[in-house]
Amino acid sequence: MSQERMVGPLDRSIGYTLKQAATAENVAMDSELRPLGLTVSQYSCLELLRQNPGTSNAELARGAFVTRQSMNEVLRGLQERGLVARADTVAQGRARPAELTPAGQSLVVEASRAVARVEQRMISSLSESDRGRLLGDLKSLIESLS
Amino acid sequence: MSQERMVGPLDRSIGYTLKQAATAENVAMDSELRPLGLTVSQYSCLELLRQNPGTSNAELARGAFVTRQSMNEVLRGLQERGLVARADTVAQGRARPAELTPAGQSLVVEASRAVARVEQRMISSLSESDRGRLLGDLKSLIESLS
DNA sequence: TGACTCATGTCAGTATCCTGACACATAATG
DNA sequence: CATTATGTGTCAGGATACTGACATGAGTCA
Repeated sequence: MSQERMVGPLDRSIGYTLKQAATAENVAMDSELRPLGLTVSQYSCLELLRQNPGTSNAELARGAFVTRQSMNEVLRGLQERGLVARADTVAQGRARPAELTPAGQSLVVEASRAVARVEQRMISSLSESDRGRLLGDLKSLIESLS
Repeated sequence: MSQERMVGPLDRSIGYTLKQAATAENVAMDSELRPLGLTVSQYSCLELLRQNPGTSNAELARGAFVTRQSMNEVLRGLQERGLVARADTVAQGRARPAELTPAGQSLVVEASRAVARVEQRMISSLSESDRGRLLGDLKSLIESLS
């Protein structure tokens, strides 16, 4: 008779703790990126372009887990600052590939180092095998929700 | 000579995968809560009040990982909908304790069941020991960043 | 060919969350 | 007692991300 389970104590909940961890990561990244004049979203865009030059706006949006509209605005801001270049005409299709300018390239290197330090600090208390296992568990969560 | 490490491939990055998992969780929760007329933030507020009646706005904000200002707005919306009640005068101090109304109580029960189903689905592929270990690892990440 | 589907880019409007600022209440400290 | 520090509630403004909508280009299929 409607005896369905509800959410239990939050400090025992993986979902709640997952959100807490993601928030902590976001705060830590923000405090490192702010001095470089970048938001987390802007950095995400630049990092994706660093690792995969020529990515389109829609692909960047998926990679940063935001909508096309949001990424479009991010991309436009970076373009106005001369960090990213997009071809205004394209030979095939509708997607316009984006690339880093030299200025964007050197800035993302700085930012990427700062973020790498955050990640190293974040996982500093885990062993190498812990890290591999944790990565796999997180991917399991994602897979189960998809 | 500035040989500092940058962020590696994203599918090997715990930080990136953590964000991806948190986003997937948020999307799944949103799609379950939307039919009940609740946003994730509104649900978070109600769930915190369900598990800890009489919590103040500032405490709720910390528990939901948002600012006092944001939570204040959430709380006001819930109050206007008759789901939450706050004493307008208080005997001691400045904090005004909030509580669920009967309507809020029955709605949060529905919402909490829906969210519990999401969490069960999310962790369905992990064993009991996996879950305990994952929870500990996530807490380690948080602790290392604090 | 023409209709349909799908992915993309973009505009407009809205919702949500943030930072900055100020006032009030309490406790600690000189 | 006065001052300071800390925690709280709230107002104002701005930044960011979202939903909805529309047009464009490419592929599919009757």
